[in-house]
Amino acid sequence: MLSFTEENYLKALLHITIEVEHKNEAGTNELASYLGVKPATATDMLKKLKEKKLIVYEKYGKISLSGSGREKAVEILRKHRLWETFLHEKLDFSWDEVHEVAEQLEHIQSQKLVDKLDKFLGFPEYDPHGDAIPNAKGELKPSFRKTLSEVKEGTTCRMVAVKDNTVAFLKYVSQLELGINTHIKVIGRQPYDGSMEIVINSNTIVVSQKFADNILII
Amino acid sequence: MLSFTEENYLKALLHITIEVEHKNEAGTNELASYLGVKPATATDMLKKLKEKKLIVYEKYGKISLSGSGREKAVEILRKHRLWETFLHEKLDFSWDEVHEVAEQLEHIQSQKLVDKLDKFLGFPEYDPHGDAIPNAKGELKPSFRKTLSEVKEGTTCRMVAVKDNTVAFLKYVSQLELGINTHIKVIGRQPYDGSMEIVINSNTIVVSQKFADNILII
DNA sequence: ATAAAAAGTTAGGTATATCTAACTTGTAAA
DNA sequence: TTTACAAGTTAGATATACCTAACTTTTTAT
Repeated sequence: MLSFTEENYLKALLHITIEVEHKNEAGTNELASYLGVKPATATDMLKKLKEKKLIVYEKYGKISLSGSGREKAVEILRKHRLWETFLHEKLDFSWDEVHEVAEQLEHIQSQKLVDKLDKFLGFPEYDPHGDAIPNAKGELKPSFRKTLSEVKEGTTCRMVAVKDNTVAFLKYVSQLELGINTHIKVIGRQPYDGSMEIVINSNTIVVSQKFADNILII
Repeated sequence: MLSFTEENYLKALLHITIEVEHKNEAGTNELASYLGVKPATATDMLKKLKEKKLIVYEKYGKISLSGSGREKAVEILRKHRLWETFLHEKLDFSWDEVHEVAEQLEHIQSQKLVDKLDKFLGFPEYDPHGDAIPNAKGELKPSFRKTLSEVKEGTTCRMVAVKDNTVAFLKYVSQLELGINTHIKVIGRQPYDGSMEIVINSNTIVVSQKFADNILII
């Protein structure tokens, strides 16, 4: 049985090594800063996770998840996304509120609970952020997605997910009345800083490149 | 913010001092044995809870909840019973399975979650064990209930709750196909050991006094 | 009334997860 | 290619929650 904290380290490693970029390895400082702890703290935990064969790691080297470590991490991701779906669809939580509660719920230990929750929700494939939910076998649909930044001028696309889960970002998105399946038309792009003029719900607005980088579309 | 463990101590105190018997105080050994820890461990925690003004307690004396301690404990009890109701009614958990998962879920910190869950369940007044659920104001319906042991011979009553939440007891209850609202007719009582002959679903069976003491009826 | 038993506390130790400060290793730039 | 900085580790400390063993206080029974 993994502790709450061990689970968070595995989830962070999955996020850094696979979700963010497909580089498949992470550094100690990078991991520590992602989790909001000091590098010394992360080093201690890395020794423990290596001992339990959940990660592949040598002193002063890069970190990657082992087979079993990845399995555990995917299971936690599955629980996180199922709970987010529950909170949004059944309890009417808004899009930007689900994340922090799901951070707690994902650590509840009960295989039966996960399976029954999945069934109750109708075996959803995507969570309220549009991210794929790993199925009971731990299979995670690779989502070959483009960001809003990559869309050609004059084209209309449809938002399917966000890459950033910070409260600040999600609030901004809500404020713009932007949600899953919202249609976005790209009017123009400023070559100087990559900012974009777009149309959402008949309103023309300008967003920064940083913002557009975090909106996933189809 | 209270820790997981502090919450469990408060909940245990509420259970011992109010739920089990209305004696309103508990001893260190009694509390420790209820929680499955050593008395020395309980003493440490009692000092901490006293420091936080959650309990009324003097060295070598009896323990009781303070006003704010009781409030916190009732809030945890409310969460526990709402989650049990959710697990039983929405996820089809059987009666004897809900308790241990609810033990984990009751510690999730989110006022919004509790309120929305309550609403989603239709503001239930009783949990799957028939125990009253405290409302949002922390009001707990006093349930003036009798146990099966107190029922006169020849009388038919209706089961509304159980007093014992152990897995062994709940499994036995399930096995007998006894549930909330099951009608029970008392045929006879053995003066020697208090064992009772009863009729459930047209089957005549004999149960011990210990068993009958833990079946609450109306 | 006192001695034995029960109840409760203290002291000192362990494991987890965190920190700071000092040290070591790796890498990139002059 | 050497040196300086970034990255990473170690050592020692703290807080929580638990333990055992020894001690103290309270209660009970003779």
